[in-house]
Amino acid sequence: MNLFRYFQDSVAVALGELVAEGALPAGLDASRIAVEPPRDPSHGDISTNAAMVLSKPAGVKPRDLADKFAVKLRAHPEVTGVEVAGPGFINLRIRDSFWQARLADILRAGRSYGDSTAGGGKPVNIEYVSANPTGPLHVGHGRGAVVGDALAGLLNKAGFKVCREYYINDAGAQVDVLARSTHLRYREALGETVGDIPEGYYPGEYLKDVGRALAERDGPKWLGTPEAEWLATVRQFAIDALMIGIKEDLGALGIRHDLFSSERKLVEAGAIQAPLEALTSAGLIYEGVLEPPKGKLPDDWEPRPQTLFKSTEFGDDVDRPLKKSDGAWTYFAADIAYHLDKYRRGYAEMIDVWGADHGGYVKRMQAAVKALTEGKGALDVKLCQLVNLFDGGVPVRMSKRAGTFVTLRDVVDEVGKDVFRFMMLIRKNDQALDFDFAKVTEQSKDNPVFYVQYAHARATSVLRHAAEQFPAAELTSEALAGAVLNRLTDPAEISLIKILASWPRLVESAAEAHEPHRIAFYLQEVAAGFHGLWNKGKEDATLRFILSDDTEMTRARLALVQGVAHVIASGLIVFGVEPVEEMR
RNA sequence: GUGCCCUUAGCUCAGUUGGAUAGAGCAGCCGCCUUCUAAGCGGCAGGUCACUGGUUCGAAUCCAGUAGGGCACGCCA
Repeated sequence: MNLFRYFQDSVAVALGELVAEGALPAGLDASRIAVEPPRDPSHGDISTNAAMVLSKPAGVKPRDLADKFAVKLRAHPEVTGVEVAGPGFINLRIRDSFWQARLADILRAGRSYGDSTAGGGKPVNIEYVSANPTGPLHVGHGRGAVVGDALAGLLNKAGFKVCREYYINDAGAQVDVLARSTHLRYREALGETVGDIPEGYYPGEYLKDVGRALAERDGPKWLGTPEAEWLATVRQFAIDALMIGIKEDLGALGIRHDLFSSERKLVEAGAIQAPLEALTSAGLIYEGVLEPPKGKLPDDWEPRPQTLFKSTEFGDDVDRPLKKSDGAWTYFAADIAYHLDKYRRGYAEMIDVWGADHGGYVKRMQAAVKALTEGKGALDVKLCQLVNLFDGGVPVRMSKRAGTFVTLRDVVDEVGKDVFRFMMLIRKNDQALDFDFAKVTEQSKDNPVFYVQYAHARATSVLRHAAEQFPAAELTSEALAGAVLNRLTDPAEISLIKILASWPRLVESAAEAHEPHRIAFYLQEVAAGFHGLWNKGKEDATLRFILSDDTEMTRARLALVQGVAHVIASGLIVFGVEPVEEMR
């Protein structure tokens, strides 16, 4: 239950009554009415701008209108107080029993609390990672992987039907380079001395294994033969081998895509033709010559006629080429076909997670999606900024050449998948992120992963202790839902329940905004509320969760503790992070 | 030169899609452990939301411009 929706309905009912009574004209636009928590909790539990939004079209002063609403809302059974404040805000105070009932909701729902039907089962495609199969994943890929995966988890919780997809760029020049580099290592594996890896080849050590595996499978078959004979075979062999490695790296992070789509297969199946024809008949493709780029001119720039897509008609800055000068399709052309393919598979809503260095590519891709789907398809692109690695405050310098390149796997093996995942979600995706090996493994409040995990562990620990002390009491989540929850009256207890009860709304708004990081901040808020409450028991023994002489109160408090554990677990699960029961 | 992103407390960052007196954490200062895990908690102090205009009941948020930082800029992906 999103309780703000619940009260939004109450406001709508009040509006209807006022209209029926002739106090307000009919046909007012209610869409801008917001029902939300006030920024300042001292203003109440629920706040609405209804009077201010309706004031002008209704021709009534906002404060006067608010007073009319206040009369109606005061009659609401859950409302204990209504105040009109400031320019015309209507603030509601909700009775404790309402919040206590929400805690019971949480206990009955367990970790699925916050599951929403807001998405209505609508299919959403999230394409993330999609790293070129030319080497192991690095930390930047890891951020995109986690952001994409958490977003998928979030949308899934919000009621969308999510497809997690990986686009394999296995066509194009870079995989030919991969094939040649692998062939070199293959020759090396068969006893040749290759010396330094020449320019234009991938130097990575990881290709030695691939070359050796190829030598084991095919023997000397590809020695001394012209490139044209072995290129395709070696290429596919290397791509397959590297994709296995990439999937292992992702697996270590707990990420499994539903679908891997191959660019090469798409191109070979002739999928590029259809969208191009559609664009051509729409008059969006032409042969033309682009203006030279302003500013620094590339050395070899010369005007050339090209096949161009009129992306400027859809908000792009310049039209974009679809064919290279040798007649081959550009990556963009294949990507157009790929996005149309996703759309045809039923995904009108698409999300791509890219590195920030692809920022210049967003507009043209969105232009293409708009053009090909007649505006019915929507593409959102989440750009992930850099991850800066530190160790104890000292930047970790990375150089492929010096062999100090840090792979995603290195980091995950060092700090664990849960720490890595949480840390990747602690910043907005378009914000650069510092990752300090020393800090993220530290067990202190400075470390948000620890802080949140500890709250969950502490909650489950309290429940364990209680089970020992009250062997006869029914302490399952379902049983605690039936505890005498109106004994929870301490302001700190009620305020913690209010935080927990805002989880469904947070899920919906974070999902709508495609912003999983909001969950990280929310979980820290829950953890802080819980740690604070726990500590009150230190100062005032009557506020402890476990009171050996009062089973009824203990059960009510344990209900709250269990609720905290459920909500934290629910959030961590969206992130793909395991809620721990004990800190080790 | 153009486009996109960013600029909020000493530092790192949130800011619920335009709401009320702009919030956390760290660092600083002051307190709190014979106790359910102190691996923690409470309090104080800290602000020209880069700057200038505009839009309106109301702007950190939207628009225009200025300054600074990052990324990208035909046949790479």
